[in-house]
Amino acid sequence: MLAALEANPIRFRPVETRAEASRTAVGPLRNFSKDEEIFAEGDDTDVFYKVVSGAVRTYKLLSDGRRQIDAFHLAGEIFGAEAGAEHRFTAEAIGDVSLVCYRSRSIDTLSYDNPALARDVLGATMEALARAQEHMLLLGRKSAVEKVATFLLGLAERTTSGGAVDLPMARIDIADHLGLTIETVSRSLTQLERQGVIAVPANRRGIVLKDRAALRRLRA
Amino acid sequence: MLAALEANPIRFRPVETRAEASRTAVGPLRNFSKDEEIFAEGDDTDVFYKVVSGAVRTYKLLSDGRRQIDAFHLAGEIFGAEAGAEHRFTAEAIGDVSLVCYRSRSIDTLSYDNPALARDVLGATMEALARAQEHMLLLGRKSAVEKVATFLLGLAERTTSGGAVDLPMARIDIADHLGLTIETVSRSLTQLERQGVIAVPANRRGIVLKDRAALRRLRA
DNA sequence: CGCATGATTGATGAGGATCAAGCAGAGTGG
DNA sequence: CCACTCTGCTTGATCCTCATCAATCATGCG
Repeated sequence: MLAALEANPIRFRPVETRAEASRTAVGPLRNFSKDEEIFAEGDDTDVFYKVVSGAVRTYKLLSDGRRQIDAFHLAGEIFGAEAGAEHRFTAEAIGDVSLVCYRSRSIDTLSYDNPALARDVLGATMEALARAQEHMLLLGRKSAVEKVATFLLGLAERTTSGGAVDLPMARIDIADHLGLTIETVSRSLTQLERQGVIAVPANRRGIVLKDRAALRRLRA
Repeated sequence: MLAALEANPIRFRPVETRAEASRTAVGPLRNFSKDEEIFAEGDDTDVFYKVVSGAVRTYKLLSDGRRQIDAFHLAGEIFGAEAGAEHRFTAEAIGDVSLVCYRSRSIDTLSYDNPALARDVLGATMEALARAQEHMLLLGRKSAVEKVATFLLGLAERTTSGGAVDLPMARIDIADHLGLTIETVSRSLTQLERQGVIAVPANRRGIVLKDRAALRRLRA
């Protein structure tokens, strides 16, 4: 699906500004460290990205600081390709992250210039839209436990892991993704653990899915 | 933006089944009456649509009947163009509706076949994604009154009306779009009316925006 | 070890859901 | 033209889920 993107990363440019000093650019890769901003709402959409390793969050803010994380982007996933001239959300590294970046052309010319890339961007955009629609159902109509169960299963499917799912993001990120508070996320996890559906290791940074069938039932 | 679509409507096919008898197809147009299903979740994505007149709702259901309307589609807007082989949501006519339909090809071939159409579909998809992201912020993080204020302003902008905004959809549709109940939608409208920000005519099927600045402030 | 940070747990409260009437407009039929 | 009814909307009373406020606990780090 995304093969064409491999052929078109933008050329490496030397690091110049202080703000970029922490990024180690190797070839076309750019590295970001924990909580570093990749782009902000309002920035030019001159570049979009594919995650090589690590995880990225994209979010929007209300004026009073309320935050909605619309998606987490894991290895292999594209983000930042948008219709307008300005990004409509902010992207930050969740931990240390490596990205490939692509020069983003106007969609008016892209289709003629490079149909293979256009196809990949269209595919990625449609995939993102499908996820967004699924997530609206979650945000608008699911209970707290249903939200958390859905989130865990979705993450497990995307990382194709066995029983153990890595949680690269903090509770506050999960909360702001699911439209909850950290306390409610924590209580929901505790409840699932007490029901024997999951297990949470001591460092709290992962989840073991003990009973996927039960989780699927709880997902609604 | 959508000019290329005009060039590619699918050919008219005679109405055949009883289920389709109520539709009067004139040239490439298809007409649907109130609450009629246009396509269902799981149907083949062989055709997508543009609204000529009327309004369409697209939604998803949970197994127990909870519904989330992900979008309303008004005149001029495209819906039903998706990545997979099956529609991921259901589309219904809100009132009487006229649609143009387009044969939907695989996105793999679309980019090469017809770059202009590919560009339009990509543009429409990115636009839908941007709206979905904005809507996730609403669903996850806004209060009831903020949701209703945002909805009214958004509708007013899209229909480029003066003070009066037509509400083609019922309260239950608004509720299922905003992640609320009809009662809460009604109470929020009443509250806005008491504050002098809007007025609701006797037939309840429209809204007069009396004070847009106040609405914008309430939108958060 | 002591501190900082993030997670969990507990107590309380508020916003919105639910349950239950009541109301008004638009049709319908007499 | 006027009851009568149906449907959708509004309003009121109560309940419940989740937010908020407040400790407490655990982990990791200097």
